[in-house]
This record gives sequence, structure tokens and C-alpha cells, in this order.
Amino acid sequence: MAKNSAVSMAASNLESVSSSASGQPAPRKSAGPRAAARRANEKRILAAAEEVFALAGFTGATTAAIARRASLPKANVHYYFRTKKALYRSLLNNILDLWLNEADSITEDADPAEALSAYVRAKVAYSQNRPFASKVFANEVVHGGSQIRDYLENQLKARVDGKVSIIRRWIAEGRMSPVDPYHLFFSIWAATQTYADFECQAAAVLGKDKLTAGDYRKAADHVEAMILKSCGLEPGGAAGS
Amino acid sequence: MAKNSAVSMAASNLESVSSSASGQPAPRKSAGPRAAARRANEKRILAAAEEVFALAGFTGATTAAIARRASLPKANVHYYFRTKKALYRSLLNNILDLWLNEADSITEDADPAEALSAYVRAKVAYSQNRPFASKVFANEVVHGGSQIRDYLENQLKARVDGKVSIIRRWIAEGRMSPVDPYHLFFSIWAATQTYADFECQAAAVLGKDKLTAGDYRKAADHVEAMILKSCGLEPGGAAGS
DNA sequence: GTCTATACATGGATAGAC
DNA sequence: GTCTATCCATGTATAGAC
Repeated sequence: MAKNSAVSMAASNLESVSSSASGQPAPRKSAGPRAAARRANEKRILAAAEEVFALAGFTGATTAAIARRASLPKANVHYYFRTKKALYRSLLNNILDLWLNEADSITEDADPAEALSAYVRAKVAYSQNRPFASKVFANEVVHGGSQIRDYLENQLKARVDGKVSIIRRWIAEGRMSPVDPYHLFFSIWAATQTYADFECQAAAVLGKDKLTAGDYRKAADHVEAMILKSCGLEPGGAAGS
Repeated sequence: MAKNSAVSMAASNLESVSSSASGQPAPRKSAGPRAAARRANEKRILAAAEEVFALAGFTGATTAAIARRASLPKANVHYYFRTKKALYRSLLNNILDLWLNEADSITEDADPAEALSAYVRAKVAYSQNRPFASKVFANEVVHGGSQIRDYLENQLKARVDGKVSIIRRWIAEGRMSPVDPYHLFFSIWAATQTYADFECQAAAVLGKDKLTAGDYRKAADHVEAMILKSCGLEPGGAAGS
């Protein structure tokens, strides 16, 4: 099936990030009523795609379903994003940008407890507010991440390595217990994202249809406490043993 | 609109769980050389399917790919499992059985630290030894779990509720710190399964192709320590505050 | 029971009218 | 830029010879 899959086109970094991330008609620069309409339509399609890809995965999602969800004829979707894969990759790029900036609270001179607490809470909030984005990312990674290999190995690794250095310094300075910083991140990601990616399982076990705002509050409290304790930190911001 | 997209196929509950869970030819009972060959072939197909479904998801997996991986002609796969969905559901049933029995170490009279430690280690070992099974399950849940709703809401919930009662008692008896038992399980599942489901992300961040035995050892140590600390427990088995 | 050839449906992508 | 009609590849499932 895969033929020359995906990874191949990893190189072609399309126009970096934001704006009109896909098509080829590429109008002048970015202003004007036409460009505005284009951006609006792209946004609509991307929002629809986020939901459909999250629910059905890449192959399970159909352009027809995405078009329907965006209230557009199927051909329009192909007009703005020439192929299904191009649309998928645009969507992934948007999602990865969100991912990268979530750990901003972890800085050299921050208080460890406050920084980790803020990070955990931001991640839980993300699971609550952008469950579809989280699921698209999860789906991609579970299936081997061929479309985001470059991102994982370079941008994400670099970002995480930076945060790991900070945590190592905190440990060296005795501001928190010695824990493996990489695995600490793996645990934070897993424990927080599970409320988006595995929501239906958590909800079923709790005997409800879907998680409530109260559940997310409890989730944030629980994960925060777990992470802080595992680092020998107290919620207030003081360092323990 | 949204005719009966993917999600709809939840209703058809097939034969409950165990044995040869699929075909319709259904020979006599279970003995004889024919039956043995049948079981062997079914096993081969299921093993191949586990890998293919894990890598590509339900819709992304093709019967041709499964047949190829099992070194059988495509028609044989359909002979043993009439439809792709029947094969998928058989596979899921096998996987769910594994899932249910993993928490066996958590019993009324066990030592909390030892019981939780054993559970965490069993889960990490499962991620290491059966990554494809874990991914198939993860994929199903991420996509809404329509094929396993009944399992999640009944069997799994009942099993977890039982374990939750035990943990509540441990807390009441002062044998561990007060934590929300449900969220404790969510964290354990997430933090351990991430080493199978999100392996490629962890590997990329660690700068390698795939996780090594040493990584899994570190992972188990890390998650064990985190869970025990979050419950106010010491690795040895003694209870802390 | 095994396998080759094939029927039939779905879905990605495009042509070409508006 | 928008949309309808259509092309064509892929993939599930089966018929029917061995």
C-alpha cells in the first residue's frame, strides 16, 4: 500500500506554518477579499478535517465526510487542498505547533513546582478543549508516525532536550528529587493526554457517556499531585526531599 | 446527513468471547486433525492481523496485507473469518481477555506497595512484549470504541470497580495516602501503555530508532516509583504517610 | 480445504460547465 | 471560485475450479 509513503515528502517544508498552508493556486501575498475568503474556507475545512480524522483515522476518513462536515461540496475540498494527504499534513502542522509551545512554563528560573503544575494543567486543559487535535496526533503516532518523523526527531527532540537540561539543573541544585527527566515527560504526556485520547474508556469506567468539567478538574488535580509528589515537590512551591 | 459513517457499526454483538470466535463453518466440537489445522490457521491469521491492524488501523488494514503477512492467499482469510470486521472483533476479544487479567495482583489482603508495583511492572512488560495488541486496543479506543462499548461499560467497569473498592479500603485503613482510585488507574494505564502506543515518539525523543530492553527497565522503574510515591508508599512494602 | 479469477462497491481525484 | 458528473484505482467478498 504505502508505496513511497509519506515520509518521503517530509522534506518539502511548505510555507512554514500559519497562513494558507496548502493549495497551489497561491494568490498574490495575503491581503484582499479573495485571500480572506480563502483563509476562511481553509479554516473551515481544517476544522472539519480535525474532527473527521480524529474519529476515523487517516484512511478511515473520507473527503466526502470532511466536505459534508464543512458544508461544502467535495470538489471544493480538493480545490483548497489538492490531495487528502496534503490536507492531513496541513492539519498535523497546525497541531504540532500547539504541542511545541505547551511547555513554555518550564524555564530556567521558574519555580519547579509551579512550572510543572502549570504544564500539567495546560496539558489537561488542552485535552479538554482540543480533544480532536489530540486524537489526530495520537492516531498518527500509534500508527508509526511516518508523517511526522522529521518533527519528532528534530523539533520536538530539541525542545524536549532543552527542558530536560533545565530539569537536570533543578535536580543538581537540590530543588527537586532525582527523577529521569525524559520519563518524567513521557508520564506527563501520557497521564494528561489520556483524558482526550482514551476519553471513552475513562467515561465508561466512570459510568457516564462522556467526561464532565468536574472530571477534568479531578483529573488535573490528580495528575498534578502525582507528578509533584514523584518529584518530591509540594503544591505550594516549596521544595521537599 | 452524516449518513451512517464509520461509527454506526456498533450494534452487531457477535458471540461473546473466547474460543474460535469467528467463522461460520463451525465443525463438530474441537478435536480431530481438521480442527487442529483450523485452530492453527486461525492463530496465524490472528497474529498477522494483530500486526497489520496495529500499524494501519481498521480501515487502513487490508485483507490482502493480512493474508500476505500470514503467507496465505487472500481467500483463505475470508474462509476462516468471513468478513474483515469479524476478524477484527475476534482479535479484539483476544486482546480484551489479556487486559482484564492484568490487575490480578491487586487483592484485598495483598500489600499495597507490592500489589501496585507488580501491576505497573506487568503493564510495562505487556507494552514491551505485545506492542501490537496494545496498539490495536489504543486505536479502537481513540476512534470512539464503538466495537468494544459493551466490554468497556460492563466487564471492564465491573472489574475496575472491584479494584477501586479494594483501594478505598486500603486508604480507609491508613495503608496508603488518599488518592482518587479511578484516576490512579487512568494514570497507571496511560503511563505504562504509552511505551507501546507512543513508542515511536519516545524513541525519537531519546534519539533512537526503537526502545531497548534497558529503556523498558528504566520505564518500569520510573513509573513504579511515581505511582508508589503518589500513594505515599515505599518500594519495600512499608506504608508511608 | 485451498486457491485463482472476478464481481461489485467505495472513495480519491478531476474535467469542464457555470 | 463553485459545483456536478464522472473516471479510475483500490479493496472486500465470493464463485467456482482444483
